[in-house]
Amino acid sequence: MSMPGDEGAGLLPGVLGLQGPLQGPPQPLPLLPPPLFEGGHESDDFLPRSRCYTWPMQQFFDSTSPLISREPTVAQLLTQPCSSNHLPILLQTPAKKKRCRKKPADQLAQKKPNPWGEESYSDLIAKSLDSTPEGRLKLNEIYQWFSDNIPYFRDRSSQEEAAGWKNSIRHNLSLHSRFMRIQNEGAGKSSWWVINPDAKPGRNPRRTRDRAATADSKTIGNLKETRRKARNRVKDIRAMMGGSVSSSQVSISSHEPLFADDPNFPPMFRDRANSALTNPASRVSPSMEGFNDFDFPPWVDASAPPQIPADIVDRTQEIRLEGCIDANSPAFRRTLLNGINGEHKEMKTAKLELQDPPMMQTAPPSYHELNAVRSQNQQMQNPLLRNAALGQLPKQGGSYGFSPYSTWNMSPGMSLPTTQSCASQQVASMGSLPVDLENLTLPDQPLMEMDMEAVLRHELSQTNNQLNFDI
Amino acid sequence: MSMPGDEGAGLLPGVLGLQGPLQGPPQPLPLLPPPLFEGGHESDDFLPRSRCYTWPMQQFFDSTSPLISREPTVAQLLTQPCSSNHLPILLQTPAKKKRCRKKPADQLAQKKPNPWGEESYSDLIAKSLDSTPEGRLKLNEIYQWFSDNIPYFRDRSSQEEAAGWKNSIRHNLSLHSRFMRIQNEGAGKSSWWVINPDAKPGRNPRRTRDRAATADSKTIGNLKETRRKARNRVKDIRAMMGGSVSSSQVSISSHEPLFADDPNFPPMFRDRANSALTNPASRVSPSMEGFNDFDFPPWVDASAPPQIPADIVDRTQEIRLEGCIDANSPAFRRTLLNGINGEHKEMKTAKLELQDPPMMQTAPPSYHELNAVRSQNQQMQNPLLRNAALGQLPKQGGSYGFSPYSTWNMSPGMSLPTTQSCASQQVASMGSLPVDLENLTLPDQPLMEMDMEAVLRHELSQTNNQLNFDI
DNA sequence: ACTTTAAACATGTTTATGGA
DNA sequence: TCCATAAACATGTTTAAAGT
Ligand SMILES: [Mg+2]
Ligand SMILES: [Mg+2]
Repeated sequence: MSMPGDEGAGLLPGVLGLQGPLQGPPQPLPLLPPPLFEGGHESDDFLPRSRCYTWPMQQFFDSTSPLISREPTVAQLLTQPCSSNHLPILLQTPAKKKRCRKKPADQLAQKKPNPWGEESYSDLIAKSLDSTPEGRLKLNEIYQWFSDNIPYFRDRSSQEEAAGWKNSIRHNLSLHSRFMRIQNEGAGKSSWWVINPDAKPGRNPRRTRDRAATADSKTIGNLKETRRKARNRVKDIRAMMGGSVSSSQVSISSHEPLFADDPNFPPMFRDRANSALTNPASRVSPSMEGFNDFDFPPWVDASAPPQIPADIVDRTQEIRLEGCIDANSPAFRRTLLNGINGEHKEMKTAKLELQDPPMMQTAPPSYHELNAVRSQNQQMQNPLLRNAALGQLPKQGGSYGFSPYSTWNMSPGMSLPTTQSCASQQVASMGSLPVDLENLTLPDQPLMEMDMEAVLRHELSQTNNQLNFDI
Repeated sequence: MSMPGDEGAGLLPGVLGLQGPLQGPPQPLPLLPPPLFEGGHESDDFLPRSRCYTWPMQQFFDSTSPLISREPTVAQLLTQPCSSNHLPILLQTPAKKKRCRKKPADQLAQKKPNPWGEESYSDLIAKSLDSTPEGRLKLNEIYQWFSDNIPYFRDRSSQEEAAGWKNSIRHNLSLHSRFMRIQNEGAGKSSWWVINPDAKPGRNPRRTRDRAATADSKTIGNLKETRRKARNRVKDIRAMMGGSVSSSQVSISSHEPLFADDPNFPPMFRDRANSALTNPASRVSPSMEGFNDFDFPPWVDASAPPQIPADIVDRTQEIRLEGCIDANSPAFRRTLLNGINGEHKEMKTAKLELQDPPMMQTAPPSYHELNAVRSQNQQMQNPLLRNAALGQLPKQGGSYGFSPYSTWNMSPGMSLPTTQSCASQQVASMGSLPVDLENLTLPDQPLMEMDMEAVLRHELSQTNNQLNFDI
């Protein structure tokens, strides 16, 4: 019988379909175990399987319970509630696994860096993704690929034994910009993992703590070359995706303000190490690594004003909005102070009476009101707006200028007829319609106020009343 | 000092920005605790905070360790590794909380259904979302709103005390179709939660286990009315989102094949209760509830052939592809048997030699090859294709017909000039470009093979060389 | 540097149970 | 039938320690 979460340990591949893991995160209990209420402990008719598929956790204990010195017995501990109204104290020391990790001599002798062979987790994951027609797998499918294809993991497929290498897989997926996550279309489905076509080919080193990944002009100059390579990978991915993914559609961006290491960043926020305030700028995320390889829009060059530090350009397409904030503006400082979780502090000015029907509430500030506050900053923060303001683009009828974005990801080396990224984005949406490919991601900031009809009308007028696509 | 994961318990709102929780999932350790290695247990200079923020878990114990009857002391237990190569045995009985949940007399006297007042979690979450200008919050921000606005939760903001109500919040978000999740744009950011404009207004009852939520023709006939209401909500959401979300863009769809309760579903898969095989069809997901309120495309009516059961139409836009499969086709059965996690069983025919460079691998079946297998089924499975095949649409140059989708979400009551959903989808993508709104979700099935350029060219030709948008 | 491994934690989905 | 609550679990992100 298949247990929930069972990864099909050691089963023949052909049989796996019948009892392999279910889709996505939820693994339902196939046969509901009898409730474990009355007797507690274990009963003969039901042997609960072991749980804790991720990692052991420490327990809460009521602080009124006997202290450690009393040496309570197991039975006493078992009757402890795991949670109570009292402040918990930590009784249990973390159970550290295998402190010594020296390699066995035989493995060293064979020159295998790992017990399963030459390849790193990262390589194997990439291999698993490449091995599929769509170039994408869900986490569980990656697990399965490991079990199916690599004897070392096949032999360690039990719940308990697999916890470690599954953890490593998740770790690698998250850590390396080489991989990126694409939300699956429906509720209850776990994400797709794909190769990030914009990541630097080869090893993507994890960010070293104090190295500022600043791109100098030479780095930017090198991009023409790296861009060519990346584009080939984009093409491959796109072919595997059936045209549904382009490098501009699935970009990883940082969740950082991206100023932490930048000299233009306000000093009061720059000193990460000494900042006890857990403001968003005081963190460094490894996930922003490996993004010096995407296509730069034409307005990016080494002589860009300090509002667009090359540092940011080097890392992420997040530059689109969040990366192009004037760090000296009050609005930016307010955002920083509020932090991500304080984004909506404004709403607190309209404190709610719980019994009020929703219509009676003080209306929250409208999008337009909020936007008005930000507008004059946005004008210069966003490169698109900034260029428009500088007169590099025709402005008409409230349009902020669209053309720069249509060439954002323009790829002369693409194999397909026309490759304007903006158009490709449309197509992805439209092509996806028949299969319910409709969820979009949203940025932290509200979308800019635009007369999109005018914008697109303008765009159409610039493109011979016809949009072209790089499908 | 702010602890990671600290939700800002009981702090004044104005101060919260400085020490509130950070964005998204990762709560970094602000000051790294000294390593807890050598001594084990607790040292005077470092009092580790309590963990286990979600729920207590059971522990692994080495089966070679002393049995329960020996009554090991705490010290003995603490030195047990949490995981080992041996099969674990369950030592600890699950710690059940509060088996008796009778309401206190005072609360009953006040007629308050909950200690905090009248409203359910669901209502409060909706209120929190409505209270923001964008109509969306991240999980952590919802937590914060509860702490900030409701005394009951403010008084229970400690890690330990908050675990329960935070769990309930997550539970409600996931369970009720009233809420839906939208992926945030960057790696490392948690999702946005928004009100689902397509959900039935008012209570969305959780699905009762054995009730088939079949929509009869009367239900479908009622849709004109409910649709009107939904549209107003869509408009509100859209305004709050700054035009970035429309009902067609953010739809929840089920992760089920959606045939489990349908009489047309093959019997061998329909008996959910008795099916010990954990195939995807043997599950029922509550997340598909509450979807009888979206806009039907014009080709949907009560006389639809059995390939499109009204049951499905009632529930989700997943009908787009996955819901319109011919359940009797071999392809569908194969899909079912493989399950979601067996989707790529084909790749196993090209078993990998670990040391082979990727180029040496047997090439996986191309998208086109895979698609060829599915194509003749897709023709009738997908309503779009089916209509095209039936001659209801002009076919030209490989186009499968696009117009049906442009009227899919057509909304005569919309306040803005033109409201073709397809166009709105485009605009959302294009409008999102300046703020890196680029990630798309992907369906389980590969996208259909289409000459999108021809399709859109056709579409443009049908719309006076101009696309209109409902921003 | 780079990887593996362990770990802590957040986020998200689902099931179970009991009270109203 | 609805809800609150507890729980188990999957998925995803990040930090840390140890080995190469
Ligand atoms: Mg990654
Ligand atoms: Mg939901």
